[in-house]
Amino acid sequence: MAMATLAQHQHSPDDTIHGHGLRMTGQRRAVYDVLMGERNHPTAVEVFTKVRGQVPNISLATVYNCLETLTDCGLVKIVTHERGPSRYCPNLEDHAHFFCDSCGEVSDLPLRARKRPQDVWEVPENITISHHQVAFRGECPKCAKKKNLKSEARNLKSK
Amino acid sequence: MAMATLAQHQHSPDDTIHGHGLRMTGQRRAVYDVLMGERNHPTAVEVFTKVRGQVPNISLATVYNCLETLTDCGLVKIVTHERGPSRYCPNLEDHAHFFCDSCGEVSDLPLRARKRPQDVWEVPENITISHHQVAFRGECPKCAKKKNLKSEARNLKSK
DNA sequence: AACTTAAATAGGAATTGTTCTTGATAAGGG
DNA sequence: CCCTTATCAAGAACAATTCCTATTTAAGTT
Ligand SMILES: [Mn+2]
Ligand SMILES: [Mn+2]
Ligand SMILES: [Zn+2]
Ligand SMILES: [Zn+2]
Repeated sequence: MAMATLAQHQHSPDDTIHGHGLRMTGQRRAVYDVLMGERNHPTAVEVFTKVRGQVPNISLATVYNCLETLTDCGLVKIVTHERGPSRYCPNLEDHAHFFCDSCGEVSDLPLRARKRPQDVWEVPENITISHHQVAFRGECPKCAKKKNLKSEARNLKSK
Repeated sequence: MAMATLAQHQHSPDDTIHGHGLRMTGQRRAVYDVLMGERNHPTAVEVFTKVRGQVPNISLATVYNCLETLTDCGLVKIVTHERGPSRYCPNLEDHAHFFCDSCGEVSDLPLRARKRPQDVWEVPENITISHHQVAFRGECPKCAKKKNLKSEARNLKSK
């Protein structure tokens, strides 16, 4: 597993991959394009299904390999949540994730300017933080609206 | 999966379990005691190994069942980190976790008074948050010290 | 105390998501 | 074009967890 470097300052994903002594193959490009296209935080299997449209006989293991390579090169981030399958995110900014419990949607929550997680949790100053991972769970606006409509309908009927 | 209720205000774990229409069996008590004893965030297998001292022929599936029951009753929390095995925590206060990359130690980081995660990440006000999960990774003080001693020794030798 | 009924357990099989292995294929530099 | 090495497809293996089922246990009820 190679160290992830500052990919966002390179000019192209190709350069970034080359910078790691690796090649930008058709499979890697296709996987990367799927992630850049759909910014839904797809799982490996979802990427696999989508990418088959471009590279019809790519294997699932190759999709996993490509995702690992892209992650190691710092072009995408892996997102884990509870015991669900890993998801992949091409947003390289520092951000947290929101997971809707009712529809499963995953979305990005940007870090506020000049704020650090350490402002909220007591981190002893003799420990060194290299990463943080933050997940919120709840109900997205779409699902909340849907639920409201349902309860309105129920009220009408009961009258 | 039953809804977790406010276990910390009950008087005993037995009451809490009874409150959910369940029984405090020998296996459940033993699992709970292991968690309360070692506050290291053990995995299911680690709990299994420890609890066998008390209940010699408990099965791993039962340990999983007990852990799930205790979690559902709100007596313990499940802690996931990347793709590692789930760990279990009897600290019911709102807290984050720190994972040492070099020794694997897991420790609790309390929420600061009057702070909320929403202060650090932009959460659209039309989304409802029910839970948050926060993990920090880095190097613990013990490991940092160990590393320093090593590099000192190296310097001495190279002179 | 015996009877009844439902909950809980042990043990093993099954499932899920991911990683590993291996032989074949494809790139890129000389 | 050839050589070397990276990459790939396919399927086996793996780790963690969940599911299944026959048996045991506990709580209530006579
Ligand atoms: Mn994201
Ligand atoms: Mn904890
Ligand atoms: Zn939703
Ligand atoms: Zn450490």
